[in-house]
Amino acid sequence: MIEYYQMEQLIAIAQEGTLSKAAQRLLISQPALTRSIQHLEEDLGVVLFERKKNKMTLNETGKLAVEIMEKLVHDRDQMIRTLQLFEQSKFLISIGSCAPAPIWGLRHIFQETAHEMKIKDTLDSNEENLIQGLKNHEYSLIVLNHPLDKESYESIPLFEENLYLSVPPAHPLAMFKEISFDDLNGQSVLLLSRIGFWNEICVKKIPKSHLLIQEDVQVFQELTRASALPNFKSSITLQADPENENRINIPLIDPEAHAVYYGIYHKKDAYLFASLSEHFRHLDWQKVIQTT
Amino acid sequence: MIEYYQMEQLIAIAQEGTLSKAAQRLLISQPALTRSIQHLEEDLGVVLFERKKNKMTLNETGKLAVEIMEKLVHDRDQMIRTLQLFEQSKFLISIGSCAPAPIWGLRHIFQETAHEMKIKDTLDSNEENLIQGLKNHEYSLIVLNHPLDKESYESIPLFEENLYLSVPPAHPLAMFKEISFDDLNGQSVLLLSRIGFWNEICVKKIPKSHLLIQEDVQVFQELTRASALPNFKSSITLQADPENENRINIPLIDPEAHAVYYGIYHKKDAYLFASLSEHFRHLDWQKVIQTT
DNA sequence: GTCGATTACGTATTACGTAACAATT
DNA sequence: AATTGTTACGTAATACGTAATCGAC
Repeated sequence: MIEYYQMEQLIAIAQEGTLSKAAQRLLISQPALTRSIQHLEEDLGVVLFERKKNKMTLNETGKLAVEIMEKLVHDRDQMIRTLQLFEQSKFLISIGSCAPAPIWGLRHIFQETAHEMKIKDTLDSNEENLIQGLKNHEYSLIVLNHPLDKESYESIPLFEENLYLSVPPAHPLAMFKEISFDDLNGQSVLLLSRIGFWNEICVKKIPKSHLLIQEDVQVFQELTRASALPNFKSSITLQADPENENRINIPLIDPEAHAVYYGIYHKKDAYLFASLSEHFRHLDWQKVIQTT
Repeated sequence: MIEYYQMEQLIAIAQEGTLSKAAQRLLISQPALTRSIQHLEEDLGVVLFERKKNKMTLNETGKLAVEIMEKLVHDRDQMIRTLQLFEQSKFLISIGSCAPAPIWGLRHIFQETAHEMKIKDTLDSNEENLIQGLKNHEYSLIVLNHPLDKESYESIPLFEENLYLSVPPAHPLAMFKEISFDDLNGQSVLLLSRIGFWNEICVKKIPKSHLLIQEDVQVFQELTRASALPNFKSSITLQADPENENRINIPLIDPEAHAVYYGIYHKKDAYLFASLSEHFRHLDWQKVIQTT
């Protein structure tokens, strides 16, 4: 029967162009490869090469075979990773999130309720990556800003986050009770990096603005005090801040400035995560953010 | 590295429940299986079983592994079939069609233009089957009643077919110039079997009618002459019939009674099929149907 | 006692290596 | 002369078989 090593050999030949070079890469001899491929053709019941005296080239069937086999080999490697990650998930809670706030909250909760588990987190604004990562057990839990309606997963709401614009009292927008992205489109805005999907919201909603992206939180906070530039805050980070007389926080009314986070996990992991919703209800964000 | 035979062994254990029974089925000894599975666990770097002194049971990782491996093994078998069918397609034109008329036409055309090729045809009203069959090269050409918009396939229109109701002159509906399915819903109608998707159209559009399905064409034709029952004809079959004074053919106006057939094939097979459109334009259906 | 699993050790299959050869560049 | 692929035959890795042991029902 056909085995993976034969497929890998065929793929190597396709990539290297000749038997000899493929044999070198595979660390076997040319004659060994010759016979191995002959067996493969016998087992498949199909001719894969056009053989001239001194030259072998893949025929149409061979090209198709290589194409399919590359996928099969990839699938096997994917399986191995998946199984290893799945076993890891017994000791490690791996969180993938579209935004930073859920990570802060989840770390805080797990450190209290599952302190025997290690915790790892990844911020990724690409939703497809997160979903794929959940599927192959790279993540045991992902957080998106919407539920995921799939048979094998469960989605539970965690908490919500609303965006505010923070400006000095003298700023022209400071008099408004609420504003929209349009009102500040074009103005320079201070922005923290590593804020997940919020970044893409900003790029999309205030495309004319110059986003002064800051890597360092300390620098960012310094700049918000020292400059008259507007910056974004959220309902979460506001809870941690002491009342700041020098800044006025104005809620953004656009629906994009409002996020409800959902924890999404494999149904069989419900015993680990189903109570998260409840935990978030009693969460003291000030305490959470002080420890980040 | 992990090979298919190891996966097949694990799957056998999962199905049989014990090592011993699995070993019997695999025609190897228990000790051989024991070590093989141990190697598999080593290679994967993962524990698949919970081992009690006298009992082995799959743990969660093991169950997941079996699930994935079943798919991988299936994919390999699928590949083998696909390659064999692909090689066959060099000698055999395999047609899958949603209706019989395109098969008649295609056979006729290929017998003239590609008489060195064998021809095989399958009537299947399940569109997904046809598309799947095209994908895995079970069919070199499929015929649907709509084009298929996919990157790797090409769709070309072949011809159209319209449905008529055939009734004796004394029939209450005989006076109409055109009718709709609704007009005859509830009446008994003679119907040939093996008419592909037309059958499903009838079931859907005249659900209250009693469909008197006939397997045999001779019997069907006899009944259309001997009885006063209405029956369906199509623009294609009408071209083959001699003028029949005893039946009046009324076109159906519903869009469902109108079909445009599309030939769909892998782009790389264009050299075989791209001229079909042109061939159908000059096709003498009377001749075609006489030879069926 | 039977059945299921593991370990130890010998056997056999088969993938691989070496050598020799033919053909193309 | 150098490179590519095939055939013939010997070698070695490894999957498998046999025998023996342990525990559970």
